[in-house]
Amino acid sequence: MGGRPRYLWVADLLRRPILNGELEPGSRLPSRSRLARTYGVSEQVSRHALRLLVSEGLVEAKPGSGYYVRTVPQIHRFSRTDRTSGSGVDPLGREDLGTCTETACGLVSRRLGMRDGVRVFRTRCLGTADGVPVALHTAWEPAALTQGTLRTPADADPAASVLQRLGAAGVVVDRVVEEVGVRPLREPESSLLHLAPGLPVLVVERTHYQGRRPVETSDLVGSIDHCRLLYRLSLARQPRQG
Amino acid sequence: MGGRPRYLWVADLLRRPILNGELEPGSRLPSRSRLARTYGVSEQVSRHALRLLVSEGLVEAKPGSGYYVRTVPQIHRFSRTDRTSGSGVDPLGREDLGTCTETACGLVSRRLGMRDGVRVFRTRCLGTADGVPVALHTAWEPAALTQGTLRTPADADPAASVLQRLGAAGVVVDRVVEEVGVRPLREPESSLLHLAPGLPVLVVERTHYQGRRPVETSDLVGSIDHCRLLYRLSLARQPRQG
DNA sequence: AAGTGGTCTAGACCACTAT
DNA sequence: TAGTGGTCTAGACCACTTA
Repeated sequence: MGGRPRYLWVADLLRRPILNGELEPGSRLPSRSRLARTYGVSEQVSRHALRLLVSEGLVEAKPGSGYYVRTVPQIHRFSRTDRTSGSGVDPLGREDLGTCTETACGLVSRRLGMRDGVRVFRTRCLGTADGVPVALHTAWEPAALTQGTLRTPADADPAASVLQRLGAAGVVVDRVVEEVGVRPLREPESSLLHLAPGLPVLVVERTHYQGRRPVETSDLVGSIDHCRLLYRLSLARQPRQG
Repeated sequence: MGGRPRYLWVADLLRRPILNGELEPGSRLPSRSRLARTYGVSEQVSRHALRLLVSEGLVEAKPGSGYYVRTVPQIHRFSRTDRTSGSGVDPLGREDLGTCTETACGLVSRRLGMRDGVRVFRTRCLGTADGVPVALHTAWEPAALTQGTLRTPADADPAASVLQRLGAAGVVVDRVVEEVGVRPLREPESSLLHLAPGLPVLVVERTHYQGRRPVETSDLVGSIDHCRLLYRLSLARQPRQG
């Protein structure tokens, strides 16, 4: 077995017609045992090949039923511009998960430029498409900013954007910094999103600033199959940097 | 075996000390057979658990040697602002892979707002960190824009930004649109990046505009372990949208 | 009732690493 | 040379879907 692993060979044979469109999305692939018979390999090999295609996002396993060519999911674009900053899960249906107060720890307090132990509001909401959760937005802001007003995340109109709400509280947000990356899904996110822990997810760490002062920060965790980020930027004239 | 799969149990037992930092990065985990003996499971179960940790990015397998707690990789932030637009692999070392001409097809011609068959320059370069490739940048622009001048991607100073080069050719870029997503790595990218095909990668589809006309478009494909995108946006006053 | 995917056992050989 | 990870075989049971 010094050559190319056989499970890769089987996977190739299946991948080609999928990518070429010869196998329609939704159609069923040969079963584990059928593949083993037709290609003269063990069931473990065909299983390995099918799992690989699943991990590549081309195939979906339905226990008790079979392996199916994956239906191309609806893709949702989260729009970002230099004029607006949305409420977190903008192009999707929203399911509010409520606001609580907690004491800022480690990363959150650092992102808010505060020391540990300061009280913050934590607001969570789920972005849904056809009732299925595809993104989770968790936002933190110092409680001191709006406490006692009707502009706290808990009191204000949940449909309003952060910018509107904070603006009404006298906090003018003029800068946004977003850091985009990918990491494995963790608990408790995985429970809320109904996705397997360990699955890679798109993460946007966003911080809103008033001048140099951070006033709100949030994490957007989104399924890589459903979520895209769309940044539309107007460039200042005479750019100098390379 | 109706309960929780055993390989998940074994994986949990290993994951905890890794995330807690009790197992230093670089330290070796018990081998497949050793795990099987100590936890009273078959070797396939311990193997499954270890593969899971590898897929989660926590553990690295060195064939013939063992499984090791992964060293936290150096993270590179690709800086994006509303004032500049970099040359593709900015914070990294660059290895130019040359420019060729081809006829625009399907997606590329659509992104450039042209019909199929138009001639374009395709320029590729590799972003490297410590000599290891971590990002691949592929850019397309209509050949007609700069052909015959010294401002083609092949002739101009490769260290210059797209904005500088096109600006010198009389094409003033004033807008950028970037779409960020994650997808499995494909050939020939996987060969160039020395990463396994199927591995999820961060993808930025960037298009530069002069007014409404697209003048250059590119794909940045980056390892999710090494690459982050950093968007710093100044907000216009009086935002209206939610 | 038959078929399916998920999981599991108990073996095995190869190429490679460490000693 | 012993140990290791990658791959492979030939079985097996369970919960589930399909018919």
